[in-house]
Amino acid sequence: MTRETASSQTSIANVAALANVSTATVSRVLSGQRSKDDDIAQRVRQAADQLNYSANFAASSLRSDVTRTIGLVLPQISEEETPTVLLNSLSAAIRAANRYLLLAVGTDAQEQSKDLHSFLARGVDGLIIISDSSADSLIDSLNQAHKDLPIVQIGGKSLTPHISWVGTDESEAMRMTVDHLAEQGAHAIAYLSREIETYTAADLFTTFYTQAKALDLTPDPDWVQFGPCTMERGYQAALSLFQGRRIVPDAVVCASDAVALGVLIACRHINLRVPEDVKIIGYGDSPACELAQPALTSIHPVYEDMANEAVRIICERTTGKPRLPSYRAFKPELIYRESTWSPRTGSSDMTLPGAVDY
Amino acid sequence: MTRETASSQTSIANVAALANVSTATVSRVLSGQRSKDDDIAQRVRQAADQLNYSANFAASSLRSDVTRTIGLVLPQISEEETPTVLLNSLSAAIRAANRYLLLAVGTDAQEQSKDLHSFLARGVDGLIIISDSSADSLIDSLNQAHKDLPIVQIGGKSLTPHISWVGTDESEAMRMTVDHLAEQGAHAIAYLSREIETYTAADLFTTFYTQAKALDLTPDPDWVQFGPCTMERGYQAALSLFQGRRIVPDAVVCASDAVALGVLIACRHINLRVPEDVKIIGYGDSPACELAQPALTSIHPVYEDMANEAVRIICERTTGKPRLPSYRAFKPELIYRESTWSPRTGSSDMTLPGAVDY
DNA sequence: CTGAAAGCGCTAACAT
DNA sequence: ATGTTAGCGCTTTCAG
Repeated sequence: MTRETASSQTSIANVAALANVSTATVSRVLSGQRSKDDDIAQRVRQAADQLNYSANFAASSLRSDVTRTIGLVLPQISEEETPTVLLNSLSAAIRAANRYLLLAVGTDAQEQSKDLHSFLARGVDGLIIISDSSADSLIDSLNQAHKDLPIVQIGGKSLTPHISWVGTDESEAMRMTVDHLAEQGAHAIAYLSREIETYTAADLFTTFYTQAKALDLTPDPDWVQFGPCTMERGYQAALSLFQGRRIVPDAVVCASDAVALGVLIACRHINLRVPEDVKIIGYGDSPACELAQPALTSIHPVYEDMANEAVRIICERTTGKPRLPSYRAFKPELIYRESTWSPRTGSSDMTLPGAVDY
Repeated sequence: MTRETASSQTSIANVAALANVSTATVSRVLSGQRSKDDDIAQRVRQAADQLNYSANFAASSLRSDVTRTIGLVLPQISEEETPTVLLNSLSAAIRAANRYLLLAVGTDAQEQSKDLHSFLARGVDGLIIISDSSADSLIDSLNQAHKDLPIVQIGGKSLTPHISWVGTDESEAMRMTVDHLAEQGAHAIAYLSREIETYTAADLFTTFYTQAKALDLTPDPDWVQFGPCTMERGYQAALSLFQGRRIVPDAVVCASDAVALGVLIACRHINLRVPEDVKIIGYGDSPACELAQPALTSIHPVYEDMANEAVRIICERTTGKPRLPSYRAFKPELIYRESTWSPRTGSSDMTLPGAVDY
């Protein structure tokens, strides 16, 4: 039963023969399980090189039950759902850790749950999930799977305490936001939150409220609104805040860049100057922030750090000991742009990065 | 040597025992290699269900030399390089084909070449590459690898005739663009091309020139410029086209949306109205097109079709016969927006479709 | 430290 | 059509 295998013509036996050692020795040398770098090791490496040998992946996984593969489950690839920076960073981190990245885009909880099982059956070494879906099917799957595998969730609301979580310190983000607006002279801040039931919207609101009061920034109850993170919603919310009102806010904190962009457009339509009349701040630091006119100040989650931490957790050696879930919230950065701060140079100068009107 | 394997507790032998058949039969039933759906098949499926069995992936691949895995090699995840729509579509197509997606983001030709080899060693069943790099290392790798595997390149300039190519019919795109501008009343069209050495810039220029002449649109030699696809370049090019000139174009065709956005900004700075004084058209239909003010008309490559075709080529059964590379250029769509066409409703009406996600 | 040999779980060949 | 059996190529015992 001799077949031409497409994947690897040359096997460990060939290398062993050429180096005049046993296959076991070749395996040990090439996988670094051998102390000395003596004559034998040299011969083996040279033979492997000469034959252009690389180990058959399936055989190796079958035997050792290690795939050096990390599964990534996402709801969708888009700036709002999964910032491309995060994806690039994850890919880089996984490459640096000498692993492979298996990607599945599952648009709903059911698909994601299926992806997860399919990854388990395939034998990934770890799982990264980015999702806000709190469907039972998904959470059950996670609670089941975490026993076999390290699983890390990135961002969003922690789906289950059994798996690790990496994300942004949102309360800190809110504090930075409010402080920044106060520094820029804002006195009356509105807050366009996410849906109350998603994420830690309640916690965030509390932080917002506390911080605003501490700074004497009188948050009017009507100025805090919960809703979806879309441009349309930002647009409508802005109209409701500013039109036909005697007292209006002079700053708007938005739960997402999309909402902030909607507010920005609304302001143009009703002839409010940004930042002079209204300051606007977004969340996520998406590429559109720099394209906006004026460029949009936004909270920049440290995606690179989050990606590295997620991969670190998964690759962590836990020989013997049970895995314990870890939780890590990174302090984000506030990216100052024109929407909260009038630069000395003329606005929309092309030497500034970006600057597209919309 | 009995170990607790993390991936799959239950093996095909368990299922065989429970169903009271041989392992071979179980394998055949579950992989659909068996004609009838008789009593035996029922028993096997039920047993598999009951034991929550799923085949060990490594063992299956090792034996059959099939991994149901497609490798995707990219330069970077960003709207310009690899539209997120394309990525989502690829993922969906691969899911529909019941395959896995292995992703590698290699920022330069050398990394991409390494990724490619690493995928080969891993035994992917096929390879999709998105790249414009014409580095020898990469092309050599492709020329070598295509003998073992189906490889499809998506977009960009065909790297080697040995691998399949799927992309956009750029000449058709150019024809549509010029025709559209003529219809909208443009008489003097400028063309900001890509670098002459990249892609089929020369072919495109020829199409542009021929089509413009056929429609009596006198393309001034100074109005055709080659350069990088950046906003900055679009901005500078626009200034050079419009400032201090007696005769200026009334339409600008851009090789990318980024260039078009740069032109848009320049026009605002020098007080040219879009589309009244100048019509602008981009390429790629990136999310920023809808955010721009005025919204940017752009060529929309049919990413979904391209993704499906790429996956189809890879999954194609070629029993016996050698694989022949296929080339397929899809006719794109022209998305009419305000930058070439004054709508009846007020500009940037929030009820316009798509003013939500970006 | 090295080599011999077992066997990971599955599928394909072969025999019935 | 089903069962029996031989490996796929590797890693890891186990013996020396």
